[in-house]
Amino acid sequence: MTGTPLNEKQAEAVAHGDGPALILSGAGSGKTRVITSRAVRLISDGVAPWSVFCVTFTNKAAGEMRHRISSMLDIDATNLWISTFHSSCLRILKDEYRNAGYQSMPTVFDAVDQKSLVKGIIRGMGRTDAELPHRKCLSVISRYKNDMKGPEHLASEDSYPQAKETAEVFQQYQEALIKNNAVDFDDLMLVVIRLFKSREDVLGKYRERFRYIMVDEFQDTNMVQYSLIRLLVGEKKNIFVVGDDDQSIYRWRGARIGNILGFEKDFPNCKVVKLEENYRSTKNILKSAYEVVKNIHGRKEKELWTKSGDGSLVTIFTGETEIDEVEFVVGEIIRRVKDGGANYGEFAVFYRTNAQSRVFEESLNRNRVPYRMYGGLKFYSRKEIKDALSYFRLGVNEMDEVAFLRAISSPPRGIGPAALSKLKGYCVEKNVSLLAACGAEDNGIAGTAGKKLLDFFEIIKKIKMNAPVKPAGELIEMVLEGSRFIDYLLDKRTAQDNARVENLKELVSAPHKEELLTEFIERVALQAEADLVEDSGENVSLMTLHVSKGLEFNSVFMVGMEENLFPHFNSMDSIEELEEERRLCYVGMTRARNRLYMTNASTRKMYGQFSMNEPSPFLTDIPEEIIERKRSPKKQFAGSSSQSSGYRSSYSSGQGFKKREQRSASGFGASVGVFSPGKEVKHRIFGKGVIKKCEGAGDETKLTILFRHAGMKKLKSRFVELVA
DNA sequence: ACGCCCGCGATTTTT
DNA sequence: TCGCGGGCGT
Repeated sequence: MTGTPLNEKQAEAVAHGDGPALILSGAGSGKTRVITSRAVRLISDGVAPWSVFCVTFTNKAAGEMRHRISSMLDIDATNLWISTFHSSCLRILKDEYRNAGYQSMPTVFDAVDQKSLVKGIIRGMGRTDAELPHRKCLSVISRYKNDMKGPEHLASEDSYPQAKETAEVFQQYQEALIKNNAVDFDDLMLVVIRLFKSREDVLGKYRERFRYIMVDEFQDTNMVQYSLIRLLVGEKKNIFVVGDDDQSIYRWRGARIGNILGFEKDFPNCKVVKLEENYRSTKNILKSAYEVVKNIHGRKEKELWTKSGDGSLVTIFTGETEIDEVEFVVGEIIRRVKDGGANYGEFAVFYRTNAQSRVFEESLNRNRVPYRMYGGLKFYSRKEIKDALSYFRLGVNEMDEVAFLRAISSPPRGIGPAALSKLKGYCVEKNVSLLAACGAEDNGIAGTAGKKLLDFFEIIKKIKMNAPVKPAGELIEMVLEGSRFIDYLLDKRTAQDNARVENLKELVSAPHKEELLTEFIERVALQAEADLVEDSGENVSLMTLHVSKGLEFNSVFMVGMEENLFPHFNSMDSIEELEEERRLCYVGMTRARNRLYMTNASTRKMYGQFSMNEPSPFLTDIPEEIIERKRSPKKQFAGSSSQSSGYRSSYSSGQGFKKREQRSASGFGASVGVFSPGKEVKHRIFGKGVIKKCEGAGDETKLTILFRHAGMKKLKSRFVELVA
């Protein structure tokens, strides 16, 4: 594709000069090419390479862009500012931490570190995790940060019963971060924004530097990211954003689709270019995908077209159970490899939830089909890696108490709560770090424990001294060998521990040549991407729909196309969430080049219970004439309704199934009695079930009910009756 | 400090 | 159903 000339629209986008531009780029329309070509064009026209700033969301996207630009231009691409929002901010912070109020460069805390911090705070408040779940706290905190709100906003939120307490956690959490000389991912950007807002001179410097700003995947930006960009853009308004509102699937983690929908209002004279020519899929695939999203409220109208042919029909397979579904998918893959000369690497299976992957893994294993699952536990989140890294983190930032507590107890060295609380007391009294307390002779800890603390102190001191001179790889090797870290695992000799030793060996080789420890630690903090193994090679790819964004495969299977599963039952409360599910469906469909299969099962076991699910309403939107229907060979459909064949109905985008649910339940008045988890209820259609969760109050109480036959549903309480 | 057992809960994930 | 986390016992 690099060789072919740009199409007219692409060329128009690439040619855009100064001023704001909004490039609405549909799936597979060549947006990366547009961004990279424009960067190259600007630089060829005499713009200094370092004044072009390209922001992306993932390291992978940034790497790809850098690679393409450097191969098109004969310059050293390391000079270019092409990076993720987070690493750009980290880079700025490295230069400006003093101006931002830090005495030394802070450490970046990941989700695991955040968790330890918050758990400690909750414990310190005398609450248990059941009363004040740390997960909930962290998600609320992150949401508030993404909206640029602090604890004081949260405290006054009266619709949320635990607002006060959570605000207290939030407050203490921020204080703890400062005390640890750390920032979390959200802070990384907030700190830079705060700096820019408070120091006009600093902001001016960066505004002067970044004359042209390009933002990739603009539909995924949150409020913080958009604010940051707007600050940097300043009066020049040389902002070029590329995105597709139809592929906005991260609302739940703070992305504001309004940023792209309202862009033209924010930048009135903005140039708008729509890239609608698709280079990936067949006509039938594009047509069916379009039908799924075309009625979404407020979307920017665009319809992908292609010069390629109609291609195959979209296959919709209905199995009786999830076993039928798996057998169909795996059978079809094997058949096409055997008879059709296809390669396993051409196939991908997308599911809505990770739990669905298991049956596919099992079947692929049984059938000796090579596969690769994307999005597992990240390398740098593994316990042994976090443990080992905590030594080095401590060597680089001795205020990092989270790292200290980890390092001091792995391998176990007999330092228990008693010694720790003594140490803490000493720290408070003398106003020194925990690490320094370990090395102090008067810390009040005698005997073996005192000796162990001193040994530990020496290890970290060694790291600290060598960090500025010795390459990270050598240093890591030296420390791992010098400590009993690996021996400890080797002694245990379980398979898991052996795997851990292997992981640690991998850690030794992880740093780049000559990379220093601080650089390595920072890189790793922002490198959530578990394995950089790109090529699906000879493997069938398994992943969630979210992970599939940005990828493409010759043949795509979207499995579990059922009401309650996709759209997921947790997303059925609001039009916004439902529409996001719809876009997610669109994202999945548009990954396919030639063949698209969508499958569902009438019955499936979920959470150990059987549940019956209607086909996903998204399937209803696909025109019958481009569908090829298949079903499991055995008996006929055992569904409850007459919709088993030709279940197209008149409703299109939006909330059709919810209507059905409400319709079917009408006739029940408001139920009396108290709803609470564990109680048995009856529904006119779904039958008997047990309440799993209650949210809200009164008539509007939302109940999550596990029905004996119909599976998990979310309903308003007025539609069900308590069973005596 | 480790291991076992019980109870609960259960999308989606990058940085 | 199953996996995780917390609490408790050794």
